[in-house]
Amino acid sequence: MNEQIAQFLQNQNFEPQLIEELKLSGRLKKITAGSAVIKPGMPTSEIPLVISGSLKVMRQDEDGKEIFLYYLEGGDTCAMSITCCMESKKSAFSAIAEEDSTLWMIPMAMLNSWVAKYPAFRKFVFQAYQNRFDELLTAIDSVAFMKMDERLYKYLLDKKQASGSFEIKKTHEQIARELNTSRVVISRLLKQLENEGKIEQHRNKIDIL
Amino acid sequence: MNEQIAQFLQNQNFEPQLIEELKLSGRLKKITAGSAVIKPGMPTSEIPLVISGSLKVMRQDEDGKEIFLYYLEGGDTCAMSITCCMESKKSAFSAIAEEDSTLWMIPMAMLNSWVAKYPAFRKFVFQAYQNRFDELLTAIDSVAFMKMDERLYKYLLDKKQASGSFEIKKTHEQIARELNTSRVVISRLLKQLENEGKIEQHRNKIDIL
DNA sequence: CACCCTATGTAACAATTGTTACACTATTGG
DNA sequence: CCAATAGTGTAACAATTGTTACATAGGGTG
Repeated sequence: MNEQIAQFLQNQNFEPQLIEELKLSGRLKKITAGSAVIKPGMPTSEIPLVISGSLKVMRQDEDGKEIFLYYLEGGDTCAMSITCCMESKKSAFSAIAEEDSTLWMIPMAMLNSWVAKYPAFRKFVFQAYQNRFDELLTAIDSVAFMKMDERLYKYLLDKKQASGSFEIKKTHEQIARELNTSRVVISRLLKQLENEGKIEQHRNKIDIL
Repeated sequence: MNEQIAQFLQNQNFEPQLIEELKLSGRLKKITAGSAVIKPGMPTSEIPLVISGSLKVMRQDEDGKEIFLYYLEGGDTCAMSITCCMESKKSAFSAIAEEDSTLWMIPMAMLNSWVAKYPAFRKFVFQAYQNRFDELLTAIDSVAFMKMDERLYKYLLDKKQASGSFEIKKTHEQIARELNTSRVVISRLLKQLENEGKIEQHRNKIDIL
């Protein structure tokens, strides 16, 4: 049992007894940047609670195409895992650590009773749904209403926001994958953004100005 | 208090006491095809439970562009209303009756306690979230991964499914609005689908073959 | 240093989608 | 019946996005 976790749970306004239960039945999971917490088709019986770091949530279709949905950061939890677990359906999305992250995995089996028993936990779960819903809608806005150059710029700004850094360490190829387009298109539009003075490019790295 | 409602509540596997509460604190709302149950920016303190008919849920952006998300049909409820109400935020989506529909409006205020008190209601709410989440993801798949001709055909099939009819009574203009494109594009692609023998066109009406 | 692999730049072209303009037809209301 | 309006068909063109192909540059390794 980690001090960081204990501290984290204190900060969530959870009932003391709930905190005890969370401590007892959860387990720590450290995950290194780039590896997956949830993979498509991988059934899971635990719900990840993000203590530190961040997870990148992506949707994928049958033929391997994928698209970035949103980031989960400290204090977030994965609403899709919840619904997924409840139906024990296979997930059509993945959650990948963007940076080294610490998770507190809580068993799905407890969820139902905690929601009934602890108002603070109920609030937490509903809040999570609300946030994820909003983020999904924002993702829809991007693909439905915006052109690729706007989507790209928004993507960069989101990434800056999530990482708290002006430097984005990704290749054009990686960005293209997350926006479901091709590398050439991204290179073209990044060059355009650079000409507009919005970014500065380096190898494997983009600076947001 | 309507016989249809009573019947409906019986069929949901709700606890008898919950059914009583739902009957007592809800109210009937009949709505004619084309009118809105929820409009963007309209705050609401009630959650609609669809008894019969169907609601079309659309997302809109700031400059009036919009896109179809999914249908709510008998037995469904609007998860976005729930989260929306809980945060008493303005809704960035609308729900419009596709056909004459009957709703049972339940006060948001009761939700929290019912979720705590009635396992069946808890299940119902989580199930609603799960379904809406899935539908949002499906909507994302459409706009993110499919070309307009596929999206259009999928749209027609969804509509057929939701209405239970092979006839779709919509103009090209209306369809264009729901897919966030232009009338000319829809006319072009519908003609294409007709040539492929997938549909048959008439004025104000399309037959799915 | 030579070699290799990855990342980026760029041109040329194709496919898709969006826009404008106008013709024609069906329906409606006087 | 006539005029007005709404719905559809179609062509021509523009803008955006996708694809292919190849050049160049940076960084690491033997």
